[in-house]
Amino acid sequence: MTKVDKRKKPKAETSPKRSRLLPDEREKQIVAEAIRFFAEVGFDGQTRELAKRLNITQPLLYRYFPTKQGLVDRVYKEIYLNRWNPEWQDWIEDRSTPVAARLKRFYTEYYPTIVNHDWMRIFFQAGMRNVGFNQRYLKLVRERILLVLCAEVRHELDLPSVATVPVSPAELELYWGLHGSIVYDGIRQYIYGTTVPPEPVAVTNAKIDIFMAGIKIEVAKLVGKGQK
Amino acid sequence: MTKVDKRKKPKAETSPKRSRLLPDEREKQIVAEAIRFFAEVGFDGQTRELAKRLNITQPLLYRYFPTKQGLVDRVYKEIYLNRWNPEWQDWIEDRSTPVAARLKRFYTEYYPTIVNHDWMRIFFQAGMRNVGFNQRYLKLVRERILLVLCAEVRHELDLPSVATVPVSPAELELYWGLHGSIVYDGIRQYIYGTTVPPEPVAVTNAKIDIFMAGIKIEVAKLVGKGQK
DNA sequence: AACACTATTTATCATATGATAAACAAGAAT
DNA sequence: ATTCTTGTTTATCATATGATAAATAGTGTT
Repeated sequence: MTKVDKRKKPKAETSPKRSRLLPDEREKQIVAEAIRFFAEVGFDGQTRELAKRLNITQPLLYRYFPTKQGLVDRVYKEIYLNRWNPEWQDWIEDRSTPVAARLKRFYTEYYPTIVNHDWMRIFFQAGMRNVGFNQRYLKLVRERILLVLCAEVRHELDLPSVATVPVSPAELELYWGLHGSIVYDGIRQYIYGTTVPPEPVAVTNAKIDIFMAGIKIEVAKLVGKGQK
Repeated sequence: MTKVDKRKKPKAETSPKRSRLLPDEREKQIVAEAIRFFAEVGFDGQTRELAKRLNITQPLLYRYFPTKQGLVDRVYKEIYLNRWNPEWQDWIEDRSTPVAARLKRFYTEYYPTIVNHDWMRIFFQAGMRNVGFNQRYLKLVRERILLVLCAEVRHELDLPSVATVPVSPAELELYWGLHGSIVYDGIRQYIYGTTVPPEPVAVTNAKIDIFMAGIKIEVAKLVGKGQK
């Protein structure tokens, strides 16, 4: 048995291995791919498979993250931070235009922020585990968007202010209904795997119009038509 | 080292083991617990943990199901079949009452059917894997409920029939919006883990009222006010 | 009471998978 | 060119986990 030495010219062989990136760069690369990877296969995806996609070896991941959970946590953070625009609340409160127009402006930017493969699937992966991640995010939506919206609708309709007549859970639920009617699109697309709706902006705007037409009647019922 | 024999009276010990059920009964028991278990921890939950909850040993599962995947498939089936009431479509088509009333009747029964811990979580677990399960279910909702609803709304508003002016994707999306605004409740509760809305029936009915008030305007825009 | 049938358990295997230690090598400093 | 630093790989471990085979025991039959 002659042992042929196959490794005479490691440079000329088909091995573009050992890329040796700067730590910062490599770390970012790992996180970016981890988001896509875990979004696709779930957090039970294997570190070996992730490494393969990155063209690195599996132990290298542990040079950058102490444990797999550490990497997962980093993925959460990346999605959770970096993607909330603090101006959104200001847009809702901007009384220079009607509430409907403000909503359209908001959802035109918000929709693509969250209705996309990675965001949706990571968010639901998080929900299937019992992390407080989702609760924290929904709290943001409730306090910075929906409760603000309640107040603005009351104002626009000349109804009692939220200070006078506090927002009841039932009233708030109606606004969650609006929100749900819009983001449910993303769930259908990226969780259920159905085909995309055409013209998301136009459809979303129509949903907003439907909501605004109906909320006038319903919120008046809930709040009473007392003077402002 | 004295080896004390601890197993003199196996009967009198604390072992209520070996329950020996009839196969049918045991199988049902396994499926029922598997639904709860997989709903809670996901389909990556371990067979040993499931067995522990059932107070049986792990290999016994393999007497009743050939593989873990076989058990998972059974769980899908159990949720998918048994829980769709074929009468729902008839309810939507029942022209003896206004569309709004029909919708309220439908969602009063549909809501608790799907907005519960097991259904919601199993359905989303399925979505995170790439099974056609969800697509099949949504097809049911689209064809048996929403498209029927489109036709009924057209009729009630004296607009051109769906035969004359076909339902456009954009028009259908609005009905998905209604559906989403209602079932989003379940997602918030059981996937995101937020607190439940009070009075789900009243809130759902209000959402239906909002939708019906707004859809009149929007659907007329889309369809045109041509004669019936 | 002895036997047969089979539901259930015990013991075990093979592989998958997160994690670690040591060897290797690319680029900078001398 | 030699040495040093450290990013990267190779080799390996420990445990988890789906699955199987054989032993055990509950229940009905004769």
